Amino acid sequence: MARRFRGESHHKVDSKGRVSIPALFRRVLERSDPNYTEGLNPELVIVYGDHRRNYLECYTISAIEEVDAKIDALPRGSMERRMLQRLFHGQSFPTVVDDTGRLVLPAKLRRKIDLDAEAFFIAAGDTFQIWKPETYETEELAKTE
Amino acid sequence: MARRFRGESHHKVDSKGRVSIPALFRRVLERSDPNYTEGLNPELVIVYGDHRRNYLECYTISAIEEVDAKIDALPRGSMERRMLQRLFHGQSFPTVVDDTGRLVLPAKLRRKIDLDAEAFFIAAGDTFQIWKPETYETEELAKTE
DNA sequence: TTGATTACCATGAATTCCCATGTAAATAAT
DNA sequence: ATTATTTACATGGGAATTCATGGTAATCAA
Repeated sequence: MARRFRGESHHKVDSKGRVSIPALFRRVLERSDPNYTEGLNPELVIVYGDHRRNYLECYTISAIEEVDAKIDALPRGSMERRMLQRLFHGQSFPTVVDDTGRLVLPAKLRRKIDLDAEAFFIAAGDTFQIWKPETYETEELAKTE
Repeated sequence: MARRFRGESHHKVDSKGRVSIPALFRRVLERSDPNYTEGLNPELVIVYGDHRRNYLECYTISAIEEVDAKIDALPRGSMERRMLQRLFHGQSFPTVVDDTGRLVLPAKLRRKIDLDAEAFFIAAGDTFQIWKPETYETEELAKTE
């Protein structure tokens, strides 16, 4: 069934950086983690990118494996490969969903997108994004007008 | 979170050349060292290369064994084999992670990449690199932006 | 013996683990 | 249908553990 995220919602971020992942997104993360089985917690990779990106992009295991495969296919030492490696291998953070369905965003990642008490989750095909609500409103809505 | 490094971070280098290895990298080193068991410290190989290379490239045991196997497959006496042997066998330094999760970089290696108080670690597929922060910024970021 | 390398111990901050609670959603019972 | 009962979700708190980092004593090599 669906390996595709759908929907959007807001969630509290506590002082430790814990945020609930939308329940429907959790189902997709589970289905798209080849190592997942009932009772276990799915893994995922958060790509945060360089200073120009102001949101976090979350990849399922199978989605990130596709990306890795593409990178591996590029010639060693090519500029394209280096750039993709830096983004997907360097500027990313592998993690797992916790027992209560939350994600723990380290201070570094929160600071990067200036996240404080609340986070906005929005589906984007086979990944989903985490935004500071205010940023999303100004940046994205302005863009679509 | 298999045998692939992911992430980047800065760490202090003290007067003895000790640097903490990012905790997540340590997990990968452990999983990729066939001799590793709970309580032991994983081994790794640092390839520093010739004067043109200004960063250190760190290989897990299984990664370096793959490289060795490829070298062994090349015809004895071929130029390619000689060059790879010089790089991977000659210009490299085998070591182990210490009890507190640190690496000790000998003065020679620190001097080679002009490392002083701080080191920048970045994942690059099945290896990770150690840079002097300033070098990385000028050399890498300028290039790809 | 002297400078360097290695082994051991120490500590604050960050992170993980485990348990708790209110509320909404789903299912069962009358 | 209406109420009672269970289950899933979102969120919070404190204890226990891991990390990053620093210092000192013991060991080594020249």
